Amino acid sequence: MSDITPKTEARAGILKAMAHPARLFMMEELAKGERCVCELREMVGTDLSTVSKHLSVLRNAGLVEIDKRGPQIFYSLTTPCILKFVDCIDAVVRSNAEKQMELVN
Amino acid sequence: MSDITPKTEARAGILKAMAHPARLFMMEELAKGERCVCELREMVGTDLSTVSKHLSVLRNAGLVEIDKRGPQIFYSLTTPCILKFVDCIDAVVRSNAEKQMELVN
DNA sequence: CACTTACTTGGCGAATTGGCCAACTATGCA
DNA sequence: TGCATAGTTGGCCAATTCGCCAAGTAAGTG
Repeated sequence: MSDITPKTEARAGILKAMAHPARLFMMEELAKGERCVCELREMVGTDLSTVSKHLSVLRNAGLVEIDKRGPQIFYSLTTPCILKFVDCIDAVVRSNAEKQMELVN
Repeated sequence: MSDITPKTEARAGILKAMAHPARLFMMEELAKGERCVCELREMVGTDLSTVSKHLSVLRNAGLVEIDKRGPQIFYSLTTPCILKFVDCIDAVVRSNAEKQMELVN
């Protein structure tokens, strides 16, 4: 017995897809414009196969889409507003950092 | 070598804390007002210890805070704006659902 | 004090995740 | 055709996550 709705589960699924440093970084980068996998690999610094798998997680979540052009595959955000809430997340991050400072002093 | 900043890692950490159906549900519920653990347990429907651990994940992320009153512990959101982006997440959820429909038809 | 209610913590097993390597597909070029 | 570049997929292993049960703490009540 649980009040958790399918809608909340779906939302959590989207969050889960974003909740990895490399994936969130790539989304932040894609917010600036489309990038091919090799560019992202360069910035993320892990194996190409790892980057590819992260991108397919984002794609399965419906957060990014692809455009094949020649030998390259360009990724872009489907829903750029998804990064708007970063401001509020940063408020939490800042507040956490301040609490840490208090502990130090 | 990686361009991923500590800031992005911190953001991803916050997202990770939210990225579980039970935890997101509890945050949505706390957005309506403070709740004690036993109320949340009732709604989530898992073991009390499981709920308690989920809440401590949210607390470690700085997303909720507690107020002990008598034998009960009331949880509330530290940063209610954190749920504002749900609108955009829902846009993704809706879009995904539409794609599913297309496949069915 | 004993006892109940409210909650947290430790520990354990099952399941998932994340990284790499190796192998594969696909496109473009000589 | 053969070869290089770009990317995906499968497999494996280490690490993490999630749920439950059991045991512990903390506050209120008789």
